[in-house]
Amino acid sequence: MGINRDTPGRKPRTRIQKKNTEAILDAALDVFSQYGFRGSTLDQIAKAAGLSKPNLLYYFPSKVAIHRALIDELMQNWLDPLRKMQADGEPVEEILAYVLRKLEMAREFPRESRLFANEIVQGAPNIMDKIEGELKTLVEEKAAVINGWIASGALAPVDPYHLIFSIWSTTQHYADFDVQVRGILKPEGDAHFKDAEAYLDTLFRRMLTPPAG
Amino acid sequence: MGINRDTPGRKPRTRIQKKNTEAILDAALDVFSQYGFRGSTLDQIAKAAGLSKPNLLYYFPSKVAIHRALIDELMQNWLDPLRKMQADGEPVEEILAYVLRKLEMAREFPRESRLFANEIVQGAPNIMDKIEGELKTLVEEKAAVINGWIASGALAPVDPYHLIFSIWSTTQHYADFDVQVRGILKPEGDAHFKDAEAYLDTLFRRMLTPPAG
DNA sequence: GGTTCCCTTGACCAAATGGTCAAACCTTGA
DNA sequence: TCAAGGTTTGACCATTTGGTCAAGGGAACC
Repeated sequence: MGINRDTPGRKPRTRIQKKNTEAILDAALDVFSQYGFRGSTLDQIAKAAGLSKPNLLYYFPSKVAIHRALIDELMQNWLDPLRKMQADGEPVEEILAYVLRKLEMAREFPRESRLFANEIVQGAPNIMDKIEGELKTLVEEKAAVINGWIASGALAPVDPYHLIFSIWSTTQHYADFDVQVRGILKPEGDAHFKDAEAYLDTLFRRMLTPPAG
Repeated sequence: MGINRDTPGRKPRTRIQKKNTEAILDAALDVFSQYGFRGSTLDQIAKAAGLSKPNLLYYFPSKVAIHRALIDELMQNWLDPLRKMQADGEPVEEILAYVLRKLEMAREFPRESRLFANEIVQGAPNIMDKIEGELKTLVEEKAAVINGWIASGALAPVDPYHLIFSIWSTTQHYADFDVQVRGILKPEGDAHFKDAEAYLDTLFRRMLTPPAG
């Protein structure tokens, strides 16, 4: 018998495995993003995925394994918008494009944003290493780019770190605090995102456009 | 015997009751703000309060009662900074003072901010009524004030709702996403709040100051 | 000093939870 | 068609959890 090496690993091998792991991860995203890790149960996830609990545990060895798989997957894509901010573009437009990409992600992937928010608010027990590693490195790199732009006079002087924080917070707010936003604005569908886009464009354009001259 | 009417109510009557209800609420704030409602246990709270679990339940009838007491208490104070924004002040300075007050609250009361954030991210199951009531009313009132300022030319044109959202998100970010901010900046204590203050002052001043003339 | 509340706790309970396991059920390729 | 491996599940388990209860320990007022 020994250690069960037949347990499916990260990469699905059969069609059924692919279908079910996807269903599980999608269901888990629903549940974890709404209740946080400790507030979620395997039964909830199993039910949402249309599987029995032992069946869940056939595909993932434990609750934390499901969570980790989600977080890992998320981290892959979460930083892409920032990575795309290139030093060789027009500074103000590069940053504004980043803002819009983030806002778009908040609209398209609110569950992912909330999964992340839940994790951070609760002290980031599972991703502290990624924050102090990957994320920190990327932010430092882009902060240097921004400082370069400022030095060249193409951007008004700003603290690049707090600029990035304010971009994250203002855009993710529309996903993480969605119920509050909707409770106040009572929008039809995502109608309010157009206004948010216009507002954030103005906010950061005024902040970043260097004095004429 | 009948229904136990001797159970302490909201208002502590004796010195011991006052001391213990306060200890419980403080401990519960610690725990709930870190793990969310469903992720927190009575044992954790009891231990943090230095009481036994049955003793906890002598002062509060249930877990939800503790949570509700905290949320109610929080809601009392949370909206104060916005209430203090007065129509008869100098517009830009009134709003900037509001921003600073919110930032100060994020620094002084991060647990309260995270308690709130946890609740909202998870769909605000217990405070939806307050959001659509008290909060919505207050925001609409202040939005009208801001629109008045804009009409008078003392403020650059902005969507007042999204302005308020951006103030909430940028300031609360320093409490709710504290571990991320610290993971990236590695500040000593609260040193980074000075920079945040300067950044946000600039951000909103540029946004709100009307074109010269 | 005694009585009357107030306060505290050990022992207990039912339900929920993460996880296991052996047996049965399917697919698939030869 | 049949074997071999992949898939599914009912039954089960130990632990945790929110909550109860009766009994004992204190403070305070008479």
